[in-house]
Amino acid sequence: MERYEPHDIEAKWQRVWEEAGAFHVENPGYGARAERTFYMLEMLPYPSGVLHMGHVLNYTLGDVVTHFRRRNGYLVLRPMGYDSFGLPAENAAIREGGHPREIAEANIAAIRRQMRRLGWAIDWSREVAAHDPDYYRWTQWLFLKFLEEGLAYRKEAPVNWCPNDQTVLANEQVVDGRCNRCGAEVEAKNLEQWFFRITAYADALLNEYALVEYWPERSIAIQRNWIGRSEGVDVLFRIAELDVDVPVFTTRPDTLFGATFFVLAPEHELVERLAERSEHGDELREYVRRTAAQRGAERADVTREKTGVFTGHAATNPVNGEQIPIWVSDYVLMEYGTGAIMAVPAHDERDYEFAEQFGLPVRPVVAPADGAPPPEGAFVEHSDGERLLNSGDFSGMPAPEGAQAIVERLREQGRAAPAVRFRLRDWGFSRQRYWGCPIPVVYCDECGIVPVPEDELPVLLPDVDDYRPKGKPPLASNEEWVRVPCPRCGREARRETETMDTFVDSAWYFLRYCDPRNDSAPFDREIVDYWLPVDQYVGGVDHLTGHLMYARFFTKVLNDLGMVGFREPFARLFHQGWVQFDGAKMSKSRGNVIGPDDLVEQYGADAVRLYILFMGPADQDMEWTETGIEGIVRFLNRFWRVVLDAADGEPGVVAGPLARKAQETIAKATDDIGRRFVFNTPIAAIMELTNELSRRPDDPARRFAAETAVSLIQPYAPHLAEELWQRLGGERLWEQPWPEVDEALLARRTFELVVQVNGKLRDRLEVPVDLGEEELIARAKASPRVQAHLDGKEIRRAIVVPRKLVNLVVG
RNA sequence: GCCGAAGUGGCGGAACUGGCAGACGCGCCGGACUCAAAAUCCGGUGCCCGCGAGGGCGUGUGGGUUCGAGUCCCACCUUCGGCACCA
Repeated sequence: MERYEPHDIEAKWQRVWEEAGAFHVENPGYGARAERTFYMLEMLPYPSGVLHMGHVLNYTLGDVVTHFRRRNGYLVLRPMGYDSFGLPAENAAIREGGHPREIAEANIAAIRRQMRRLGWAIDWSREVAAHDPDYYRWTQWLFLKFLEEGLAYRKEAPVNWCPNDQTVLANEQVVDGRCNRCGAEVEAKNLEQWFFRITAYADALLNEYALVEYWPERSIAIQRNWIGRSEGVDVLFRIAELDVDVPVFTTRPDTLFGATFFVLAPEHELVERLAERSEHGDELREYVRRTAAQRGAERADVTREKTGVFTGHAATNPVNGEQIPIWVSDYVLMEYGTGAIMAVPAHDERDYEFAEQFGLPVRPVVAPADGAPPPEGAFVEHSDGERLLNSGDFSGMPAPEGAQAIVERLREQGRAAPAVRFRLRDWGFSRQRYWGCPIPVVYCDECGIVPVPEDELPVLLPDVDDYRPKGKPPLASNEEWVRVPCPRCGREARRETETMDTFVDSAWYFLRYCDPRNDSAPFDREIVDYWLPVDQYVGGVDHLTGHLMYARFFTKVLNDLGMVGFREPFARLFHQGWVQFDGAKMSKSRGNVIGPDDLVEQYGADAVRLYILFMGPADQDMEWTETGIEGIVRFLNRFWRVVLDAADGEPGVVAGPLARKAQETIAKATDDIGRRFVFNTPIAAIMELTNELSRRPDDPARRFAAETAVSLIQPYAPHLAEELWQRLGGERLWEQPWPEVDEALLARRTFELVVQVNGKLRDRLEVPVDLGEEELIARAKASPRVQAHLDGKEIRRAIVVPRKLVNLVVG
């Protein structure tokens, strides 16, 4: 018998698939025929280097689903692309010389080669890359739509500034006050920035989960928490000194009578005005300066002692006319609510801590239920039976009713209004970097911000001499490019020199895949409506608050613009676990990256594919070890021999124990992949079938069992499966129907009855399936092994679980 | 601090709706083949007692529900992940 030679086989079949266009799909109107479509999407790779085992897990998993769905009669769209703008290529260019484009494209070429070598069933005709002008032309086009709709705007805002990368970071790129790419401490800086008004869609992002088919609960919970919707009221406090009413947001109007001081964020516009009229003016200004400098890391540290300065002024509490002191402290955030709070130390831990620090009064206004004494510190629990106290007319009322009544009275006076606040902030997407999509606007002294006309897109990214930002964007150094006539008035104007966050590129790539060569629009609505929503999206859980939110936001906007016919882009979501090495997530910066190349070289692609999925459940983190891959190689060799040995069996014989085992395997694999979305256990099931087949070399159904095993292993080891299928006389296994369970063959005449005495296993009996309860009990009692445990004792009860077990309860 | 996930042999893991704990694989032990080794094949492998038949114990800990709990409930311990002054 010929030996199993993975390299020869894999090269052969990859050529065959390529020539047959096996995984190419056409859009409707161009030859599409299936009624059932399935859009299988995995998050596109960031080409900062070559693929590692984490990618291999991600894409192999998607590949199994692709083959499985194809063979179950779906027309499967399974495209691939590259998130090729962004810092790694730019930083590499700075570090090692060369152009970021050359670096990105070299990486793409390497990744493409790896992907082809692993035999993934990708429709290569739909490949896109974010840095390709044919792609970013439409990124720019979409930006202009958002600008037109007032969903893209500029504002000055404090930003996270990474002094090392010389760039602005999004909140999710700051981890513990440090840059998530280079680890440098993040500083505060005020800059004019571009923002997408994602907060206008906060409620839609929150409410429309109902439209998704299946997202893990935990993923929805993380996004909910990120959006952070809270309902409350805005209450006006008067500052007589300045003759202004200052709104504060509170979710606890029942505690208004407990407000003993008032706090402004250091960035609040009133602080300077108060300072002007205060004997503490210098102290206040000094405090504002200091806190501004220590935004980011230090300010985010919750455990540090609270700081603040008294302004010397007072605000009037509208519920009781009380004058309460106004303080300035950085524990109040300008970015949330109104940047001012009423402080109720008796019922808020942060306010309590501040009051302790500065010796401010604490006045309880909510009594715990059943007269229990108030706890140490702030009383923040919510439980039934709480009543108001020290609250004027409202004292004695149950807290919820009290809150309502207080709000009602303030509303009548025009001093309160219901309000909803979100933790979610607008998405700052401009970057002072070179290697990104240029923002297609021009600044004109006369006309202001002028969009570049659509027919002049794309605004091509020009070459520059130096990619280092040095405080201003690299593009600003190319004066020839920057100077441009204003599209509106023709006078000399200047181009925008900032580029877009790469999350913009990836907020719509899944739409472009559907219609990747369209040169008159980003995509055709009919075509995207045909394929989307994505039936199965697979990617890391780390993208929940970034990419996934942005992609959902884009989709909703495009829906409102009539460009797509759906509100949610991803119907089903799955997060693969991390493949770790040395106890940490693989990443280039950690230097713990294990790639597939050596393994593929040594053992072949099929072995690597099978191994990464056999290591454990795909949604759990796994520690990379190679100790088991030999076992998989052993299995594949054995599989090869056992199947070819069985080739001489009679085709079409589908009865007997081996045939039933094959049926059970079909049922298991189909359910696991199709319904449960688990990928390790089908491999175990196929191993069992293979073991059974080798143990029964003379079984009449051996040929059927072999064919079934080959067919079932095809999504995992498509090259091996195709070769064996051919040797068994078949062709084009990749388009053969997935095996179906024959229920009649699965049916059994007998089953193994488990007999327990007092819940403990005592015997197993092979009995006919059609016995009644009485008969089952009788058989159980008759067993000698059972008798030994009955010991003449009275049987008080007998539990019968049909087709499973009998449990005899003795006294 | 808050939210979430998870704890099963020497190891990765299986056991889906409460019903045979440890499938499958790694590793290890023994045997066959071989001058020998590799490869391959066969058998064994949770722990304890027993020559054996067999018995007892066993899914992080302690309780509970149930004829029956890895699975359900309560309390706790540990590990990992996310958020973190959001009023």
